[in-house]
Amino acid sequence: MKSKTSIIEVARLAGVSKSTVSRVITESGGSVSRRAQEKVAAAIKELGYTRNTLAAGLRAQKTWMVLVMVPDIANPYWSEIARAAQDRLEAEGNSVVVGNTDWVKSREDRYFELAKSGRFDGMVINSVTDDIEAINDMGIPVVMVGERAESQDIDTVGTDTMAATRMALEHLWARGNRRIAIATSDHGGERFLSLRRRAYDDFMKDMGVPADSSLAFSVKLSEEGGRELVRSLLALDGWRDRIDAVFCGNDILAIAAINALRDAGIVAGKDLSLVGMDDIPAAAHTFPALTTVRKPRALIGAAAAELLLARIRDPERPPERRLFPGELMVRGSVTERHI
Amino acid sequence: MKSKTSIIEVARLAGVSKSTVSRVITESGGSVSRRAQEKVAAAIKELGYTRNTLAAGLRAQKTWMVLVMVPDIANPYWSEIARAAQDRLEAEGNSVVVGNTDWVKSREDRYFELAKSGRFDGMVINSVTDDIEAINDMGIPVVMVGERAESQDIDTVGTDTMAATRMALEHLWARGNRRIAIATSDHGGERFLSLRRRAYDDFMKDMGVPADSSLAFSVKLSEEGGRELVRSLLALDGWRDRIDAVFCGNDILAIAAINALRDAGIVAGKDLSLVGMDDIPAAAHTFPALTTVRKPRALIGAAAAELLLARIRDPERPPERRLFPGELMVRGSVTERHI
DNA sequence: TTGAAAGCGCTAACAT
DNA sequence: ATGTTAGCGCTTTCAA
Repeated sequence: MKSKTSIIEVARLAGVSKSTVSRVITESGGSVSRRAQEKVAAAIKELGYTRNTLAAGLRAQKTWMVLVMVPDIANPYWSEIARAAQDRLEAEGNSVVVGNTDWVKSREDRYFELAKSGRFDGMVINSVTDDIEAINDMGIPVVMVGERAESQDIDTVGTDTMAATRMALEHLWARGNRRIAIATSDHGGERFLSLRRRAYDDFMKDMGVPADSSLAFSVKLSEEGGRELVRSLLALDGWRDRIDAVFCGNDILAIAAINALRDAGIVAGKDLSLVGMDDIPAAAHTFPALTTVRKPRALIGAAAAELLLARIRDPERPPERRLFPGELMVRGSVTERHI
Repeated sequence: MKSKTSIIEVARLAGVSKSTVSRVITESGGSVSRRAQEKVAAAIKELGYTRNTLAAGLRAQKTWMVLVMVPDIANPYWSEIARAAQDRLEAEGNSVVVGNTDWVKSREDRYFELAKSGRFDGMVINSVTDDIEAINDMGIPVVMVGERAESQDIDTVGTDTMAATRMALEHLWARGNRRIAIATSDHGGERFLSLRRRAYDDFMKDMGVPADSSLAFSVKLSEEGGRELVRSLLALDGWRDRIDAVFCGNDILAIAAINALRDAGIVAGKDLSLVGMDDIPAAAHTFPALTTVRKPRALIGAAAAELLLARIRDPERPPERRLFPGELMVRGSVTERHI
């Protein structure tokens, strides 16, 4: 089944030494006579030879392979980032493969081991653990996708979550929504909710709205969280007078809320304004379609690739940090209120 | 940056030969004295040594790495298959990475090259080209995910599309829908529409409904296709009397149709029944939620892994073909008609 | 321009 | 139980 043709058989058939063959198949190949070149090319073709880049890399300490490690490959957010990074990286001659950790540390460790044992020239990662030491320990160029404040010694790219949140809140406000609630998580899986919450607090203060912590719902950023939000909302005394809009920490939450509200006879975009965050594909297909803030996945992926390439080129360059603004996607879930 | 500790420095520090070190770091390691074992372990720890599995593989002709190559990583259908395969494969000690071709041949070729140059022990793939020769040429175990009739010499796993289609049609029929149309593509990107169409024709015949080709809409399996379907439908003379349900080739199409219908004042699940195929995430979030046939992605991924493992174990085993039935997801887009 | 030889880091057959 | 010696397939001095 396996063909196993090696440089040496090519050499034999071409009637040259393996060094010569090596020279012709290498980019930087030393000088080879035209004649030898041709003979080798012919032999390669006849034998259907393919260079074992692994063995080549063993010597050259190179793999021409880059790993993009994401926590959830089934989430379009991550897969699109991966794809964008891939474009850029491949253009530079690397092959890219993606690793999926499913948020579990042991899987992340597995990929880290692969890296340590020299399988990749670099990685673009979103780490489950954010164990900076483990990351540096791999000894290869790494770019992080996310928004950790801590990792100042590692190249980072991400969305400016606070700005994105503010963007959503401003939209709500501009449409006349004044009694704005927030639903987000403040612990667990999602690391940056505190940023969302902070942006919310800042915004309300800037608008001169007195703080009202009963308008800050703490729920999981999941479908269940969306249903829970609606339950809590309905249970709130006189909520109709106190809330006319809610900023949801992400789209999953927001979409589940839209549906739960409908079940309760409340229609989003009419009785209550809702905005989400992320712009997942389903956001465009709900009814009403969800107004949300899109994270610039393509930009993020491309920038990550860019930084990685730069670091591979020069391991000593100072770490860089690139945050991109979100993009408001205006759809149908925000009410226009005339005040 | 890179630590570059090799077996030889470990040996030196431990005061043993490198073979001994090799023995302790290998699974199948030969016999090593307790004392040597300890000394080596200590040295490894002190040096922070990590085994270069690449070099190890060079000798063992093994990489312990498997590639899952999919055409669109951002499509949950593929990413979930990949993830399911990953579970099974990792349990067997392999690392899995996923390759994304984005339906472009040159990317597929790139992965094929990697495979040829010995980077993976096997692959689970959905090929863009289905170039059987190129696939065999890689000389490593491959399992195809899809439903090609041709590739009988390669292990294959997929969904039984005809059975799945029939399942949807039977559901429509059972709910009293008698005038059933079909919207699917009959050329281009999607290869198996003919199976859907064939299943449709068979079913109608079995039910004793005379064939009516004007009820077979040929559109792309895309959002645009969904809008086009609705345009064609509305343009059809007296369509309300001739059609009470439409089977859509996939969910994207069906969801776009639901929305286009609503724009025309027609509500799916009431005025017209609609079923989709695939069960993409958005299908559960539309209004009405889409009744559709779910492809058993987890089963497919796991089965693919299983077959691959089996073939790696025994390259000579006869090729196997596993097709799984779909699962009907009853939601709100099919009308109950009393007849 | 070309070949011989020495590795890259590791494993495995063969001695001891 | 352990060391010695050959490689795995390729690149890269070093001579010629």
